[in-house]
Amino acid sequence: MANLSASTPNPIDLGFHALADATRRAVIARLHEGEAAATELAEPFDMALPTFLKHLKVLEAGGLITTRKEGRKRMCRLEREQLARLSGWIHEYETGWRNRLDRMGALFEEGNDK
Amino acid sequence: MANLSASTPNPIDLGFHALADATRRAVIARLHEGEAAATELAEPFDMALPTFLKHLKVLEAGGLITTRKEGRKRMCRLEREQLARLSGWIHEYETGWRNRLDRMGALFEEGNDK
DNA sequence: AAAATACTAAGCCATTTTGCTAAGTGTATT
DNA sequence: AATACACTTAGCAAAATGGCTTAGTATTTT
Repeated sequence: MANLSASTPNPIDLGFHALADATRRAVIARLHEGEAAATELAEPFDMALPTFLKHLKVLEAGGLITTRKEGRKRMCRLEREQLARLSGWIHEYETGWRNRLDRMGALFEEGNDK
Repeated sequence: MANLSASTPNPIDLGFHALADATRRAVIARLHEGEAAATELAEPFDMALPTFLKHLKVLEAGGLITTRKEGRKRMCRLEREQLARLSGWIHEYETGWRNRLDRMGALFEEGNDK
């Protein structure tokens, strides 16, 4: 029978993987307050800088942050769209409602009357 | 400075880790339809049974499913509370709104993470 | 120009994860 | 009683993860 699981990791895999670590979640919490440079983000953590920067790369691979170079700094910002995509995936199964059409209907109505 | 990241994996780590795999997410989608036995769940996947059962263990460790023995079958059911906890964590950072009262309310209800 | 800052790259190591197979246990079914 | 079914345990191996160090490069700052 067909293998339903993808062989290569997709954006959802990478996104949830990025969230599966307390250090990385703390970075997300920090970036909620606004952009920050890599070293600035690293400061609260008791780990070597290259180690920490790997965490940032995991977050970036997971689409949870984007980064850009600004002089010698690497600025990081939160990607809320990916957070929405991930919590959206969960939300699909979070309640006992199992009728997809019901859900879409509910979303439709909500969008309409407000 | 104090190391903010926990050394031992906590329920949130384990929960997100469990979600970071397409096979396991497919199991969750299937369990959304109702309880099922392990072998029944394994059927669509092109992998050895012991391998698949490890995925179930990861889901269980992540609090996303609970299982019980029923005769020779191991029945599995979805744990929606944990799904809610995880999507709740994300939701905290998903929007630009940073309402502290909302945040404190959420922390109060869920217990904390970091 | 020299020094300090902020990464960046490379490589090593231990542990965990994810797959396999082969063999064993407990529970129906025939 | 024998067989089939549904796991379960154990052990192996490749690959990924998360940590380290050491040694660069590029960009301010002094």
